[in-house]
Amino acid sequence: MFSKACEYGIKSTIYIAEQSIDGKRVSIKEVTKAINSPEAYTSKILQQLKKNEIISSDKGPGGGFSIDNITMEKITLKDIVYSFDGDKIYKGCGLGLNQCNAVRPCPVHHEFAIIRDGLTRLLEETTIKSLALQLQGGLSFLKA
Amino acid sequence: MFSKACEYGIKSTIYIAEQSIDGKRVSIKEVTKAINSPEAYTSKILQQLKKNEIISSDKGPGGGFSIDNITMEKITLKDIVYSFDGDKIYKGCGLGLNQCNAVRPCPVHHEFAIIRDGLTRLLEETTIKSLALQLQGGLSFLKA
DNA sequence: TTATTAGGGGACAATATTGTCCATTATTAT
DNA sequence: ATAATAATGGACAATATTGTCCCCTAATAA
Ligand code: FES
Ligand code: FES
Repeated sequence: MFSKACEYGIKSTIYIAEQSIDGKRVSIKEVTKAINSPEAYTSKILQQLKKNEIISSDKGPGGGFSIDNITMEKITLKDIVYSFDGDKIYKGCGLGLNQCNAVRPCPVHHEFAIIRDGLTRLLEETTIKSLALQLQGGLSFLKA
Repeated sequence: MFSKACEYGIKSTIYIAEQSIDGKRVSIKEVTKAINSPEAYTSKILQQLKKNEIISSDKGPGGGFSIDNITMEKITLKDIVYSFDGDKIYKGCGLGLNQCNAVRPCPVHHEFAIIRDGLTRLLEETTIKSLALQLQGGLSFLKA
């Protein structure tokens, strides 16, 4: 469904948001521990999230990654997925045709488009803050 | 969504079925022309489809690939997807946790599971024959 | 100013996926 | 039998993705 990079990106962002709600900045080590991911690779992921203005970072002692409250309310899963996997999941053809086109549909277009649009809505409507709050409430988990 | 191999597998199968309805066997070259795919690679795909008893093949002049009528009514998209991509799309966690588990859900589990189950139903219920007939009727297309 | 802390970035390595090449085998028709 | 046809199979190559290593830069505190 999503690339590994995107999965790490989503999980990292949710974790950072959860900690930011408590006013805590987190280091890369804390992130990788929380989401069970390779450290150096996750570091690249976080850099990309920063470039896309999804998270913030501060160097030096007391530094780390964070997300301000306004951003975590504004950013949705769609923004993160778009950063890593582009828009093929929203717009791409399920059978890999150059472009999805209702007037020249592939054999699965009609059925597939419904699923895909449902997924798009979900990703658009789910904010990072809502996911972070669920996590904080012990209603969801970031690793097995 | 699906691997390239799986996409080629689906398209090949639908095309072969369409031709089989007309009693025609098709060669690799015809398949790759119809679905616009690399020939040697598609050849591997067809071998795998054969191993999984989704299509039949016959060597020699007059030979080629085919699907008998009973099989094309029985085989669904799910069978093909399973052959190439396994069951992660049906059972896997959207955020890549080791296993999807409702009692220890990842942050997107509840929303994601609905989408995923819808996709599963779609793949289970769609037969190759139905897709082949649509294609034959000019209602869908295998390449741009 | 210096030691320490923590993110940034470049090069590289491992792995998986996608794709190619070429020789072989089986089948059919002549 | 022989030639032609068409799938089969193995080795290999290209590319994309995932992951690692190591040094650099910035910030803070002592
Ligand atoms: S054309 Fe394939 S999904 Fe729309
Ligand atoms: S636990 Fe992630 S989708 Fe079910």
